[in-house]
Amino acid sequence: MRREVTLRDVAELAGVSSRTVSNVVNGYANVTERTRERVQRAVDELGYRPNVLARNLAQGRSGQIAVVVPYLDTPYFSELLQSVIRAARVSGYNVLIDQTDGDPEHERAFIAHGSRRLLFDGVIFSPLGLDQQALADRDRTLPLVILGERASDGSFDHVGIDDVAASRLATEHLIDLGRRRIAAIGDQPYATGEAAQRRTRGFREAHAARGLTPREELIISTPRFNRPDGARAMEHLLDLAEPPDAVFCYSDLVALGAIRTIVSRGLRVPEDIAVIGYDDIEDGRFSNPTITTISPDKEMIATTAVDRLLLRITSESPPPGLELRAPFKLVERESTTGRVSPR
Amino acid sequence: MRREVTLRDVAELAGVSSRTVSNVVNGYANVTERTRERVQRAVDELGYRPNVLARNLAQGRSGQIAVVVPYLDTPYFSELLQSVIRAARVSGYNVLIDQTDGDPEHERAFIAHGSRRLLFDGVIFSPLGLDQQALADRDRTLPLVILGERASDGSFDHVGIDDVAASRLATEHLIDLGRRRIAAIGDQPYATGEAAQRRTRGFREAHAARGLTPREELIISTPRFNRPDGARAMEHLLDLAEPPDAVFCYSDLVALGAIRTIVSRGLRVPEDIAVIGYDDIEDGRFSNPTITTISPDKEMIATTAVDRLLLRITSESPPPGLELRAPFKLVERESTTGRVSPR
DNA sequence: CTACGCTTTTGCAGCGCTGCAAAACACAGC
DNA sequence: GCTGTGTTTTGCAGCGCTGCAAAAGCGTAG
Repeated sequence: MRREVTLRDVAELAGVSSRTVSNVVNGYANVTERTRERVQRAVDELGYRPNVLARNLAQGRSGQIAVVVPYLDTPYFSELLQSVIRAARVSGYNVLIDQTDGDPEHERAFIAHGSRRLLFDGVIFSPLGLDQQALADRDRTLPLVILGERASDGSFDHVGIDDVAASRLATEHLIDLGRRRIAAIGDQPYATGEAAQRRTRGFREAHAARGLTPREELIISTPRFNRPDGARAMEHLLDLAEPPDAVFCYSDLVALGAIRTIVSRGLRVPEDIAVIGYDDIEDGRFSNPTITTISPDKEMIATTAVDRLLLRITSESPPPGLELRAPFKLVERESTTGRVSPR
Repeated sequence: MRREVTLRDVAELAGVSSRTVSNVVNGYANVTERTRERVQRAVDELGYRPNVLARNLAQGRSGQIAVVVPYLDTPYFSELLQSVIRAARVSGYNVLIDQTDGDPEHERAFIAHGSRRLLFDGVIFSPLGLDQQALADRDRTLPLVILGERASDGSFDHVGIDDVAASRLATEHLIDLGRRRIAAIGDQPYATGEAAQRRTRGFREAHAARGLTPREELIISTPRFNRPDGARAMEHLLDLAEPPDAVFCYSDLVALGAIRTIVSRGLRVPEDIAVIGYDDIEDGRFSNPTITTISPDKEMIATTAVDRLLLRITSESPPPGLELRAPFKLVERESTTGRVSPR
């Protein structure tokens, strides 16, 4: 394999210094048109391509951002990632992906001072079990944007929707349909993450706002927000003496699992039990029945996260850590209204 | 921000040369226990972390592999990616992800000689529209493993299941259930990729093997293998004078879309129309009904792809390009048998 | 003609590590 | 004590680029 073409080779051919070639390649301002043309010709003739590794070392940055999610195969995350990758590419950044399987140790390692530092210039992080201690111990020189779980302590940005308000909206929707025995699937009272608790709070607030009291035995905890957990929780609910007539699921996957259980027991959604989900993943638009859900603006979450992270990376003094709220809306589909709805 | 600790700093403290520190850090053999200990102590005391960028430049490799998929939010790919990331991490490689949106130009750019070369040491590529020309023009110094579409020309490895045999098995399953008007959704007769054609071939072979002739008007082409395409194709089929009594869908997503259409027209699956899918994604294990499907061994596909790629990266002379076949099996669920089946 | 300020180009050091080959050391045998 | 062999350590160059500061060029004013 013959040696790669370097800046020096181009410089020699063009009869200028290698620094000038660098200036041309990087589009710096102060280069005369004549020089630029001459260099460009040499670049083209030799087929020169900058060596990214060398540039990285010289600049002390990698041009990469890492995105860390618990599970890559969760549709919510893969849909989000898709937008993150697009947004990053627009700014010339590559995206390195890692999944933690929700393992707190792994999560902690990722933002601690680590050997992988410098491999990425910043991190967009969607933690599950990250506790305050891990956040406090983290590498503070590493630009960080957190999605979902943790409120900002001022040293990083947090992007997400207002979970309490969204959950309240979802629950009120069920109440307003006339349902009175409403279950909630997905609480995690002992988790270090906060998203589940915020949803439960919204669930309670909705009841309070309508002068109702939620039944505690209908609030079901699950380890994760996936289909099997939703299916299991629903089985438990159906085995109660007085099963619910509606369920607020903390993710669409949970809703899909719950619906599966309901249907396989010969009950109907929404006639017997209305179900509402959270996330608005594509599955819910094609399932039987289609799922009413809270739809966060994922595109905005992704672009906001990337923009803030790049700002953090490029700015001299670290900008203040912000709480950034993306909009969300309630999308009514068959699983609560029974009406066939447009996708 | 204070300067990072370098090899030289450690060397100074330990009273050895920086090269020796490097040897210790990298676990080379010929270092006496005494020296190793002394150096290790210095490393710990200073909290030294190797600078990945510098190492990359010196070694001329990045320790990263790129995985290129058409759509990240397609469950088949995200499930596969999950396994690829795990397998790569075991060998100390990071995974850079890119999605092409199926754009042939983007796909071509990725394997052509490019400025991003050196950012990754090899590529695992799942192309959609890559043609022979693009493959021929590619950067041949870039280790490459292709998933799915393209058979190997000997200069790269190809990992996948036997699509013809799998499709034949799927179709025979429908025939053996007594169905005679069997449709196929997902053909792409003019695509540059080969997967769709191979599935259609298996579909035809199954008919031939049973002494039947497939009805051409029941073989439906779709631009992609997703839910909306499946739903649309099914609408077309139901509008025919003689609709099918079974459908072989070229992906589970297509099957989900098709089932959605069937159910929303008031028909039943499988009583009126049996549906079989392809890929065995989690959605199909929780949908209503659950989906009978061809289940490729994704874990094996992922680990095989990573192993072969790393072999290609590390070996002196390029190994021969192989055709590697992963096993698959037929998983019977409700959408064809009507029986409630274990997950 | 010289001085001055501005634009363009250059030279060099150095980012922090590893490859290579030579040097130093250790030990055994004569 | 000296030689030879094998092990351990070292020094240096260099990966290919960019930051920095100095040098060169260039035009205008005095």
